[in-house]
Amino acid sequence: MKHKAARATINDVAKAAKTGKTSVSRYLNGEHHALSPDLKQRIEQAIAALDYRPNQMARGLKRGRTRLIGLIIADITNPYSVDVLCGIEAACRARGFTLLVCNTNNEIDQEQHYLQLLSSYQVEGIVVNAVGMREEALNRLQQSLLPMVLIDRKIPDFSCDVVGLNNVQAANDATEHLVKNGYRALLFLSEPLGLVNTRLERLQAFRQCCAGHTGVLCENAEAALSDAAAMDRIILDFYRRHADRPAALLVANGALTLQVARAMRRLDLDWGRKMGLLGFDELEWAELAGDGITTLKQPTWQIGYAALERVIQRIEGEATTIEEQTFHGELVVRGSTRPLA
Amino acid sequence: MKHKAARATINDVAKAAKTGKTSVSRYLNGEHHALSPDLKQRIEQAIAALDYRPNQMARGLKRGRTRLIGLIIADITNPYSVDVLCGIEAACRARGFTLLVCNTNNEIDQEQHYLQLLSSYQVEGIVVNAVGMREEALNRLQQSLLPMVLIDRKIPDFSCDVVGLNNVQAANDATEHLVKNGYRALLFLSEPLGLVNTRLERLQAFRQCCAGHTGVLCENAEAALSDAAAMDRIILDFYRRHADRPAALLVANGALTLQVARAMRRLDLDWGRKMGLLGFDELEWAELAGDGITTLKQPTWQIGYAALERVIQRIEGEATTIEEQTFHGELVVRGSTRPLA
DNA sequence: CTGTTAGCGCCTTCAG
DNA sequence: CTGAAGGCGCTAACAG
Repeated sequence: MKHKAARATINDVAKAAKTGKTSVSRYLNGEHHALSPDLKQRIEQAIAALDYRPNQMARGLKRGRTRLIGLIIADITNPYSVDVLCGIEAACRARGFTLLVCNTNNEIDQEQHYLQLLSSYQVEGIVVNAVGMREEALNRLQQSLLPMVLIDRKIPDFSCDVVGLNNVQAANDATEHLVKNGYRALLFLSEPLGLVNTRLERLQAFRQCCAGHTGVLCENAEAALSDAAAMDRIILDFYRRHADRPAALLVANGALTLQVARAMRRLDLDWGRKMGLLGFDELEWAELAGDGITTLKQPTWQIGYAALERVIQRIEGEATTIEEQTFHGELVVRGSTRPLA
Repeated sequence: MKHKAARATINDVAKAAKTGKTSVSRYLNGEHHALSPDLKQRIEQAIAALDYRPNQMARGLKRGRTRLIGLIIADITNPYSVDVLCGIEAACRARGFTLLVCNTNNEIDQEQHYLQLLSSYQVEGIVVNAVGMREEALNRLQQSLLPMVLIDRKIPDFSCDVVGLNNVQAANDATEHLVKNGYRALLFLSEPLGLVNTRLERLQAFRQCCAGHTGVLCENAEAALSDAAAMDRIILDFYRRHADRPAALLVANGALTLQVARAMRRLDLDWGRKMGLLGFDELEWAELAGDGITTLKQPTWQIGYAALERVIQRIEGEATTIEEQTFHGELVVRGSTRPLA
């Protein structure tokens, strides 16, 4: 049996209420002041009786506004992205929008595909959660004429609103913490820097902070998430070269922290005992790994919420200038950066 | 400046190609056999020049099929759910559907709301990922007349296709593993059983398996995710009462395993050393916590994929009988259930 | 206060 | 092979 469903239309309701569809439409749109109590009553009943619900497609077609917002996520597997999503969703709910979520799975072509898809569904705006996104993919976004807000990362040569972390403050706090607790050799570990502004900003703040302290050695290295061998090499090498002083790792994001922790496991370099470890992004399991891993927690939910509000501003035409909005991160101290003697 | 966008319509294309919109429509729908090469060429160019893309709203309105599928998730924060989502998404892509994701955040009212929303957007089918969903919420689903498939959990007194884990096999494998490795007092720990079939089935298989072994003590307990104090009490009590023999915990799902691990931390009951621990659902950090946590991994992606295929069958009218489709789980052995002397 | 009418962008007969 | 006309469900003038 095929599902025919044959849902009731505004016409059915009008007929059942013995009136025209205009009045029904008025009722639906809250123009109650223009309806007699009697008519209102009849319409109400008809709607209930037929279990009628307006067809949003038709509505959107007519009004030219769908109240749909698209979200493009590079990797929905990333807890950071999920938290952001929750914030966006809450904002959508509060503002009467519906969210269309698209996960590109970090496949470059998917993004283009989804962009077209979203626009063909007449979304009114788009949020791009660029965390984990490849650069090539990001660059293709520029074509879109829709109101758009980026999360976390900027696109070189493309002005667009961005909502993200205050990288300078965050990297500074993290570095200061390590120095304060006695670490004297620091390695900033990130995925390949490329032109990714978040990585660059964090690295620069890290260096600047180091420069302010004498006797602290600073280095940085790049490692791909999937290259376990390289990771082992980098970490072990760093550890050996600084056997004479307390060494610590500052890892640029949560996904990488997971891999780094695995590597340290393999190398038998217990965090907090043989080497310090501090990672950007909070991890739900942070307290369970060894004596805990110190993290720099981002206000992810707020970031998502703010991003959506910004898109809406653009949709409403209230946003005139391109803006970058940043939030403060918070250090969550655990065993992996315990103070040294 | 308001975004007007004023996207090109089929009319614009027709005009630009010096033809009627019928031909353009034909072109769009792949009826190439009915178009002269010359006309085809012109249309192609016009489309490219105007960057035209058909309005899916209008299309859906006309044809009565939107190629939209709704997904209702109770808690998108749950990694299990995210993996399932990925499977569903892949299937959507493969079959030409678009996914509308709704996260109810485990708020009971949200579900009703989203159900209405989805149906007003004329989705052709719905997948409900019931993992973590409250019972009250599930029961309200029954009203929907749309093709619907449940994931993980059945609804009492409501026949509906279900895709999930083979709970009996899984619970059996897990229990056998614990017994084989020398544990002689087992506690099956779940959230309140209620009428949740997954919990009940797992528990029953656990008991049955225990019954097949002499000298193995079996118990079960229920604990809410958020009640840390109760959790501590239950675990500590169990541990003390069986100080004389190797004891182990079998935890019914991943979210609970996280809380249990925290509790064991608090109580200083190292898993794998003082007490065994085995949890349903794979965890990305499982190997990093202590000497690792043994898990029973579900083929989540496949479950999602299969669920979507089933919805499509229903949409196409190919599904006649109500069916339950189950997948096998796989034991991933780690340090928390190490063999005892 | 209420109903009639004309499309929104597209697909689908039905005639050329 | 091609185009004109009608209508999907709804809203927004415009008349009563």
